[in-house]
Amino acid sequence: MSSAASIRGVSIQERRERERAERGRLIVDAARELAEAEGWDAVTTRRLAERVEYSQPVLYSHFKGKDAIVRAVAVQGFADMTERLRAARTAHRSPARALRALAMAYLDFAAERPALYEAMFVREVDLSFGTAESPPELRAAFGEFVAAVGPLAGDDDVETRTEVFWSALHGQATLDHGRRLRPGHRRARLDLLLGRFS
Amino acid sequence: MSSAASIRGVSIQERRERERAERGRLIVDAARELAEAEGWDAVTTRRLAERVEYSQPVLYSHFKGKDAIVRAVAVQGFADMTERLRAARTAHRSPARALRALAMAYLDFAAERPALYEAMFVREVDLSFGTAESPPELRAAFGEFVAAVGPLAGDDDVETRTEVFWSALHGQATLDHGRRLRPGHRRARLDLLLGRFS
DNA sequence: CTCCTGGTGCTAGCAGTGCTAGGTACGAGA
DNA sequence: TCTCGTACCTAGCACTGCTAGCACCAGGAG
Repeated sequence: MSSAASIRGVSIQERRERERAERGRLIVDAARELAEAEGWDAVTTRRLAERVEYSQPVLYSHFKGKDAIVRAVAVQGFADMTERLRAARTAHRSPARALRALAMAYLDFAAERPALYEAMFVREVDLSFGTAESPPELRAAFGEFVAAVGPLAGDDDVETRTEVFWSALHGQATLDHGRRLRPGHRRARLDLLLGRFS
Repeated sequence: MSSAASIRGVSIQERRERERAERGRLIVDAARELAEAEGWDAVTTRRLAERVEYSQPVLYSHFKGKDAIVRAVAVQGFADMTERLRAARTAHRSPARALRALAMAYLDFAAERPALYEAMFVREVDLSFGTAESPPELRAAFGEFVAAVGPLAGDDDVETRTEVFWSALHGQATLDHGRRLRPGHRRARLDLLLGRFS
């Protein structure tokens, strides 16, 4: 193999790699958009393939299966959510206000993007959390919670308190979305919870 | 139609009605047992039919579709859970102890029967809650929560406080089951929550 | 006792699901 | 220009929830 050919070969390889990665992102984006538009039931491999303008089996050269695609959407969602949580939290100096802002951002995220939230927290994707091998996106999101809860933890163990606070928000988000709570009282519920944790 | 024939006709009708109802219960029980043994993914109409020893279309003469079966399982679960909550709550005179007992019973129920809990609270069954036309089983379960939270509500609106407390427990139950929380800290989380709501 | 009839439950099938095997056709390298 | 590897598509499998249409048998009429 000549040097020039070798170089060109590598660059071609790289270009292909780039295009592949690009197509992978396209698939994940299409899955997320389809889920947000019509719910996860509408996300079938066939519709997904049609959307990215490739045949169905191409999906399986990028992801091991449909679950892996949902998982990728979820991880992307964590990165997205972490940004919003951080922005909300760091916009206030008072710990109580910061906590409130973070909580509101969290509930808003869940309410505005229910399908994404479902992929992240409700669906049975094996994204274990507490362990060390959790994807960094998950730990970063949890870190935002720790940073907001910590300053107000008092004598409580910070991590436990964070888990409890986060669980309380998660419960409100999911039960509200499932119409299990009285509509129109979201603000009151959040206020009451913050009153107990500030 | 002679009087005797009429009477016998009615009784035959009644016997058939009884047998039908019995078979309906059999289907719901089979669905619940199968889900608890192998998860809801394993509950297919074919396996269900095989289990009750009838052909598949028979299910559709009892329930409008698979969702209706899951819904029936959920309603049965609410009745079951309500009993356990009531037993736990009424076993203690002190409001704080009663609330603790109810909360523990709730979390235990969710942990011991995750499939049933999933049908009741996680799956997208359109069992609206807050409205008037909610099945009485749902309102009874919520009533147990109100009865336990009420005496400790202080200045808070009882219903709002109940929703917040229940949501917090629900969040812990689901996130714990989904491995999103550190294992082995269930008791600590419950204690911390109760400390904030007693 | 015999015939008819209505309803119950069956077999077979449809459209759609996730996923895979096989072949084709095109572009890179000699 | 020819060959070869690989990237992709068509076709198909086993399964899902659900439905149409037929067979059979219990119950009532004569």
